[in-house]
Amino acid sequence: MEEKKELTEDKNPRSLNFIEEIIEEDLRSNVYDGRVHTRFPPEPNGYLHIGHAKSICLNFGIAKKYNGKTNLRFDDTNPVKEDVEYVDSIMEDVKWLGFDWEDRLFYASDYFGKLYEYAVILIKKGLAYVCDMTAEEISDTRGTPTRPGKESPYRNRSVEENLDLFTRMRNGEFADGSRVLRARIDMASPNMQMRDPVLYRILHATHHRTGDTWCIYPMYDFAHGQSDSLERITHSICTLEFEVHRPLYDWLVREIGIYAPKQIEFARLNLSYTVMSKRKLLELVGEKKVNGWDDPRMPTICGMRRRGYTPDAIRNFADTIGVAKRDNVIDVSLLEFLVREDLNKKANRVMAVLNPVKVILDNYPEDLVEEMEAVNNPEEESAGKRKVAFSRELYIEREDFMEDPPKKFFRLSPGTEVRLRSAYIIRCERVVKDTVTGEIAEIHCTYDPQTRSGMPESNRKVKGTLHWVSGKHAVSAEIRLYDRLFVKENPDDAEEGKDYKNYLNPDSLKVITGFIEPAVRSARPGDKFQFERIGYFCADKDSSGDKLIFNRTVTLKDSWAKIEKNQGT
RNA sequence: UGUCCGAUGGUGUAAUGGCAGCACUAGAGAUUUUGGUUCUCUCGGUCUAGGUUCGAAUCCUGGUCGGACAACCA
Repeated sequence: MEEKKELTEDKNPRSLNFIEEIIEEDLRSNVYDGRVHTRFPPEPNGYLHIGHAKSICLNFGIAKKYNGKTNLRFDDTNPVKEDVEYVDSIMEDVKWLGFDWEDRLFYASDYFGKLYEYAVILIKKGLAYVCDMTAEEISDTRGTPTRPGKESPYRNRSVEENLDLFTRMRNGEFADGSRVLRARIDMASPNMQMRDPVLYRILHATHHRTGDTWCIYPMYDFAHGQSDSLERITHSICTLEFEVHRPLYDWLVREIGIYAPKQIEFARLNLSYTVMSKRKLLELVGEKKVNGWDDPRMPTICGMRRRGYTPDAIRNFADTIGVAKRDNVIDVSLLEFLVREDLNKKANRVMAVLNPVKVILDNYPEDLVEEMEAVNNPEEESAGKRKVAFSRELYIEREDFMEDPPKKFFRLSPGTEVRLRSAYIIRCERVVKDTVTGEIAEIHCTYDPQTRSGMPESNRKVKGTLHWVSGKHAVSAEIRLYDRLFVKENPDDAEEGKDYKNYLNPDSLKVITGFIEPAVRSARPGDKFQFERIGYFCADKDSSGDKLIFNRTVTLKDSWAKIEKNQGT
């Protein structure tokens, strides 16, 4: 057995993903002097989401693995969409995930001067020209994927005229949209990206960093590769939709005559039961389907942070899903599994009753209060122990009592015994119902004084263990029960006449008031707990000593729920 | 009627011409003062048709299916 296991491990010590394979090959052939230098290049026009987290982990992870470096670069070439608000949130999120760009923070806008010079080089080589057509005319003459485009009537302007026009574009002599600089490549190329792509457009807009210095701005294609080049990036890792841009990327650095990084594309992340496109997330926020970008139901990094997901869990997630080129939809239960796995080791246990019903111990002295000793985390001895007050009147979960229980119900019912966690074994003697509603108002029980936790008699076998809080000691708190935002596994593939918003989960948030043991009174925003037998919870950013607020991060696995469902109750 | 990319259990990902493995999910059991955790087991896969080869998930050819590309967005 043992030998066989070792054999398999030897055979496949650690398998590489396709990007690592490319890098190791480049390292062997020494193309980049043995360097590995990546970059994470977001446009500061929105908040980062879990898909960006995959890219961040990939870029920083690969650099770390091969002793390289990673730059953070803001791809800020479109002033009308971008803002410093996003710059700040992106830096916060990258740091929170646990990555450090050290002193390598860059902006594409830092290179506007250099990029302008590159454009001039291209013009002088006869490889770029100023085009006076309107956006519509350019679009009309581009052709289709199956039909070649038509050459612009301005395509054969002299170098001198192009130089003069481009200078005047820069000097602000022309109105927005009146002219562009285009590459002069091939209007009949089977690759649409090569049909004389626009390199510069006129935009009399104030840039969040360069102010009004420029009124022409480079397009993505003219900025990205050259920025990579200027930063001596070795491997420029991006998502699949840029695959068809690679010939242009390579053409530009080659014709300008500068250092050439290697672009590698991978499949972007899709997660089940959510949407990931910036446009849709923006819509959810704008139409108040959620309460902002950091709503705990959002797949944004700030949303997950507020929900109580940990950086470790998200990094493990990125490692576990791997990286490849085929389209994929990752099951969100994998993410939830990794969050539980991490929190199981880290979160202290606490007892909270979310749907209370009163239990009265008839044989327990009226004014007695005992301090029960409870383990903070059975998975982590160093987490220590705490005292929990116990008294005659308690609350337990309403779901933990049934008058007429089905088979396999191990909880409290008339005449049966259960253990109260870290306290006594109790027996249900009778119930008192509300005379009007018929709902159970009080469960009267007796406790067995010999079964206090730790005493020899406490080892007696009882089927169920319930969590509880002491009526006069518990603190109340607002509890926000979050669930999946969508009811459909892939909200993007909507039926005819519908869109993703038709599949919003109406029960994705329930707000209730719960009773929690007093230990949580000092909880600070972000503090994480396991509410025993219920789930993991995190103090919300708006939580305070005066008003405690807890967000449900994820439920515990619940095998009783499955049994119950199968019994058809 | 183009170019490029892709196709391995329900999901994701390995196997680099030599025993199709791992994780999640689902199911069964053991342990348990959380119906949690932990442990054990089970179900389940190479898109298709040919070819090369002693041997093909892997190489070749055809087909099928899916995705990207026609912003002065990134």
